[in-house]
Amino acid sequence: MASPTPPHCSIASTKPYQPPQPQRVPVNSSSSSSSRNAPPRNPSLPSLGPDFRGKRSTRFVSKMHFNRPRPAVHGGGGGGGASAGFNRAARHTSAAEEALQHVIRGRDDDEGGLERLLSGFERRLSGSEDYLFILRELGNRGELSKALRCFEFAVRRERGVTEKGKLASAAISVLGRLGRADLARRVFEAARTHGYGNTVYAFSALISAYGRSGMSEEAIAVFEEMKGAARLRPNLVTYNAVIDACGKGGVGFDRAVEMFEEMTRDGVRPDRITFNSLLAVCSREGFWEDARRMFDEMVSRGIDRDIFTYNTLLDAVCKGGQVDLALEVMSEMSERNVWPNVVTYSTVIDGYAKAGRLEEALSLFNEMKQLGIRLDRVSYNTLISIYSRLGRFEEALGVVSEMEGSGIKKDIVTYNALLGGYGKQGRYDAIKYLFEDLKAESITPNLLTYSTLIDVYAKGGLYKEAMDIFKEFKEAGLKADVVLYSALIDALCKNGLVESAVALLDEMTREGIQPNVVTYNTIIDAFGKSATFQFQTDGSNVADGSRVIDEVDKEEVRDKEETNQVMKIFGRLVIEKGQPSVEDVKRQSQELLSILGLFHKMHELEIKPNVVTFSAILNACSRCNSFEDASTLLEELRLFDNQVYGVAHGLLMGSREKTWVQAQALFDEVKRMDSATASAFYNALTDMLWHFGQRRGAQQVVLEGKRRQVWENVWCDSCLDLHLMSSGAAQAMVHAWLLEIRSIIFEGHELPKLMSILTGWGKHSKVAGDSTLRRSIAALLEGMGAPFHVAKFNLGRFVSPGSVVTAWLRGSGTLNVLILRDDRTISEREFDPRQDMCALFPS
DNA sequence: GTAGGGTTAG
Repeated sequence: MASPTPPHCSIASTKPYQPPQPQRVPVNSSSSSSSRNAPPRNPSLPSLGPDFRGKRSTRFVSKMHFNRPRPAVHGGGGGGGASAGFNRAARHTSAAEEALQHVIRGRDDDEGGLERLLSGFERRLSGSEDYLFILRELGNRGELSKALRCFEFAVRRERGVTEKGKLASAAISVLGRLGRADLARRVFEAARTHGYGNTVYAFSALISAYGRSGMSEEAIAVFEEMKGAARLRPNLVTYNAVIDACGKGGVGFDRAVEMFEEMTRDGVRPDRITFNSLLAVCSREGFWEDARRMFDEMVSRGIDRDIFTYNTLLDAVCKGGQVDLALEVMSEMSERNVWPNVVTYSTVIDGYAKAGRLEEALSLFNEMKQLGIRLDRVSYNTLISIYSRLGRFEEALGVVSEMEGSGIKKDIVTYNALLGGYGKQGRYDAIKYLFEDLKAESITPNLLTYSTLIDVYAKGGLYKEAMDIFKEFKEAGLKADVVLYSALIDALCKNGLVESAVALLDEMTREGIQPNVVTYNTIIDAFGKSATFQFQTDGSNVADGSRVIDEVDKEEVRDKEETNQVMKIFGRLVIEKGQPSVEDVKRQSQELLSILGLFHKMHELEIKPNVVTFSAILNACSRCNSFEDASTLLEELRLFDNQVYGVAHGLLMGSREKTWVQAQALFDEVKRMDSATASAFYNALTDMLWHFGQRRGAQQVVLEGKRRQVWENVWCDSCLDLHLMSSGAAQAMVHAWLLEIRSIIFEGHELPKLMSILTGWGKHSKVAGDSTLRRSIAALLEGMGAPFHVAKFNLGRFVSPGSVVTAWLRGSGTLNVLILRDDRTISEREFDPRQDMCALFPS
């Protein structure tokens, strides 16, 4: 039975389960007078649709820049000229700077030391400005406990309520910057109890503190409390803080816009920082077009754009995958005398790196160096990460030395980048060394370190190691997040334990950790892969395995239930590694039910699918044993996205002519993706068609992909490079290439001496060394009687002399072998895409 | 009260 067709049928339209979205751009929303220069409003702003426009990153508070020194507000150095008295710009005395130096040198654990020190300076220090200076500087240096003690000392000796209030706001702000919203709250409460905390400043500082910790709900609650119980009127800074908090906490664009509208109603005029924060919200959500409109709105309102504006806009543009546009923005800012700085460059460089354009990223580094912009901690780490990802470890380590030479010590980000790089290359020796080294340097591994290691070990099949790391992670008292769980789930999936993966998904949900689209995509993509492995419920015949089980049992007594679940599942994985399966078919139908349940959960939780979801569903179809199962999965695809469904279903049913217009529109959308994402989609679609006998259709898709440069440099007269293609895509491509070569011959040209077909040997495969592609191409060539054979010393290369290929292609039966046909073709007039396909295809 | 880096799916 066909379910009702949703009203919207284009890929850019709102998906069935999505609530209608309110207006997305705050401009023009309340009055028309302010919009005289505003760009014409586009009534069809891009929806928040899941598909190709939605952000691909799932991070909200991806980064918390705690402990980062704020830019100096007072000019010149802080060198306390002994006779200077007041530092005019800074409003603090030189005595304060002297005291600060002493406090910094003092030991952290010296009970009462700081208080004695400040007492000694007390007569020379001049009022709260000096204490504020010391407090803020301690904050800038990350001296949390000293800052707190300084605050307590100062607030005790201060008598004026206003002065005490200033100190409290500063302390709240400092604690917020250090990522301690909890302590900020305590200072805030104490200040209110003692009658000096009921100020707009204290409230604004606390809102900001929550914002920095990504706790936007708390920030909003404080904002409401301020207006309500505290009867205070938010000012510009308050509104800016709460808008910024909305963005940092990931409550989303709409909430930030609501705050903006409230601000306007309240008669508070937004300023540059308001817009900068709104831009940051766009950037985090990947709404680069909205960011651009916001930027234009600043222009029309006559609000200056500063380096923050440009850098945030650049970040939005890069996160939206428009790196080429980023370069335009960079030259525009220079024209307006806003000079790119180290943040500008690292933003754009990272954009290029994320788009896979690593060489261009590296050349931007050179440009930056030539401009005399010094690298800082972030840009060094970005550079190290790029070299690591490229596997260019010598250069990566060279940059590490350069960084240390310039006085910046390796931090956990440096190590994580290196661990990830070595991990991708399977360099477990280096990983082990690095992990010991970072501890020897007294650097504490964090959640990202553990996630990386677990992922690396699990992908490499080193389950014992993965388990040990997980144990250490639990012992460190860290809380798992969606990424770590997704890595664990992926490990299970990659080993065919889809049911266990689903169990772990439930487990994480019970733990209060929300799965995201990546988690779901992981499992969907694994559908049907379990055929290669099997559970062995009785592990007693595996000596090493029973030891692991014992360990797991001991854990059971003393550790939490959650840990146990994970350890149990992984314990089994250690034992069962690589047991071949017997009951594929039965398992698959069970799995199908699990996956269907998964789709329903996705709808329930309103998790937006993206293009990877679509590829995963298509890949799952390719692994279906029956056409019915595939059609069930495609039905789920239809509920997600009618356009993708329309194309996949149309081509599958053999309606090439009618479907092709729609397909072109779809491919235009896919073209906006980075090359890896785009090629994965083409690969998935082609594989599905190939698998179900639509070989001419598969070839049409593959040739379209080639035309659109989805796979770089696929073929020339002497060589066909298939190494980025899936098995179905590659096979369709072989046929197309040979036909092309054949026409060259029949035009009377001679072939090159040696003809090659490259498949690679599995280097690009997720499972190192897995050469499914090579095997399927070998079988294809043999099946069609093509004279290619495996090259000496290179397993991933098939070769044949040009003359031999010529002779074969001239053979009478060859053309017939080369031409592909579809199993199903439909008279285009009969074809109704909405009709249930099972009715059209009796199995 | 505002900007950039490290982890998960293909």
